Amino acid sequence: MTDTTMAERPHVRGSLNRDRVLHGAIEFADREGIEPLTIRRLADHLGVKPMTIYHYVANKEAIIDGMIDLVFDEIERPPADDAWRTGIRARAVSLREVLRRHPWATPLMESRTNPGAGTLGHHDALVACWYRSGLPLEFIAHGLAVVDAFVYGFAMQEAALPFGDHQGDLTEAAEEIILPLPTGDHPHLVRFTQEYVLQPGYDFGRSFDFGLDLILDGLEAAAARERAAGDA
Amino acid sequence: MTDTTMAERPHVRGSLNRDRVLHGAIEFADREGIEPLTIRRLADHLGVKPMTIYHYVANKEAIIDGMIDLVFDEIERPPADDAWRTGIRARAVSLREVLRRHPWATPLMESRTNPGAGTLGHHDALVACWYRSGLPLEFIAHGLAVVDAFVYGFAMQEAALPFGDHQGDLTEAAEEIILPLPTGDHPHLVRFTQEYVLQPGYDFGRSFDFGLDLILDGLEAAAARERAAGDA
DNA sequence: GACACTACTCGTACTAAGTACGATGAGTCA
DNA sequence: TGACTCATCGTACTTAGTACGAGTAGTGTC
Repeated sequence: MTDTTMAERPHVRGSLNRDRVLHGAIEFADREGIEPLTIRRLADHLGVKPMTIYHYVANKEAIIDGMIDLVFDEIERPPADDAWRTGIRARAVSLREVLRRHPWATPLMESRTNPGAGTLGHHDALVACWYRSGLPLEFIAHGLAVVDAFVYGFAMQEAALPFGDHQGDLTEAAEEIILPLPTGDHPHLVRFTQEYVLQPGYDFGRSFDFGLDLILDGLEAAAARERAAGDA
Repeated sequence: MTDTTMAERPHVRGSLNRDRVLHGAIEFADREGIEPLTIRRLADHLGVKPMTIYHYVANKEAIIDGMIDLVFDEIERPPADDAWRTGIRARAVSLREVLRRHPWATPLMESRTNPGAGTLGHHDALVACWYRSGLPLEFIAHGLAVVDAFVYGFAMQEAALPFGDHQGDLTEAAEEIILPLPTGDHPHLVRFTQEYVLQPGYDFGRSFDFGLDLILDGLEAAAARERAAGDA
């Protein structure tokens, strides 16, 4: 057998760059998770030896920073001409979709201290949309905090659902974790699992639209009240 | 000098147990964060050699599981006799306080697959409170998801704030990260930072009560609407 | 009081991961 | 052709998790 396998042939010079490293890392993390992402495994994934990676990034932290910045860049930014509610809603939905594609990213999005262009640009566009709403500054701050808290928190819970977040897996997991508990303990948990979670059409994701609209309704109503009080 | 230092004297037999290991780990993580928590450092903290720890726990994962279970146990459970809104609110506030004491815990709370007695007991009491509300099952599911998403997401954002979450630190951080950006880029971000975040009385935490009550109001209103529609 | 038994503690050492340092070698241009 | 550059990699050091088994302090028994 001739050794023409990708893995065995030395890597072609010049075919790597910072962007390919970061995208390779994201691909790997999407498939395997962030914990198994090591320099050595990433090198394998890129068809390269470990130390080659350090030609393009300072260290592993810089890889994570870069990955998160690319993820922020995937999020749809609120367009400049929409009503605030439309823009904020579209961006929230997009954020949630992006976090579904990259579940490993959720806990990292807000905790990095080296924001890149993607991160900053995203936040700038978001704040801009809130400003255009004409709401009082304090409402803007509340709106920013509450919507993001909800979306990130929801994404965290979704990420915790066993794998595909589509039936089957969840059913098995629920049956394996909740149902075999010491009989009689946790009756409400067991009841809820049987009565609701294990029912045919169950879909955790439905609570997302419900919650998002509930929050946006609440913000709008509170803003209207505020405005009325100001006029009086 | 006689060697009477704690650190130098061998550890007194029998003074360690699983609980002390877990509480020691929590103390350490509260002070230093979860990443610096290593078996060796935990051993030092406990005045013991690394391998001693393995007499009480199977491995590091089991330590994390145990820590999270203890954290769940710190959360106030909704009392059985309150109105649902009171109970849910108190528990949400308590959850947020607990997550402020243990910021490292937030991303782990919902992602462990080996729940212990504290975790299960907490969730059972929570579900019980929702059941007592008499709301339709689907509302209960939405309520569970939305309130927790908000609280966990908010805690995540709070944890990301630089240290003490009390002035000073935040001011410095905002000035160091946001203000020195390439001039003219991100004008809205800079504006918001200067106009709001860097103002004297700024307190991110104020958005918590605002958001929580907004969500609870929304849930109550939606439930009332639902009930009215059912009666008709 | 001597001995054996148990439970706790620890020394040693192996594996995996991040990465410093400097060697190698492929292109490129004079 | 030879020198220079820079992408790639080999080697090796450090830190972390932890398997294995040796020591040892108490405890109970005769």
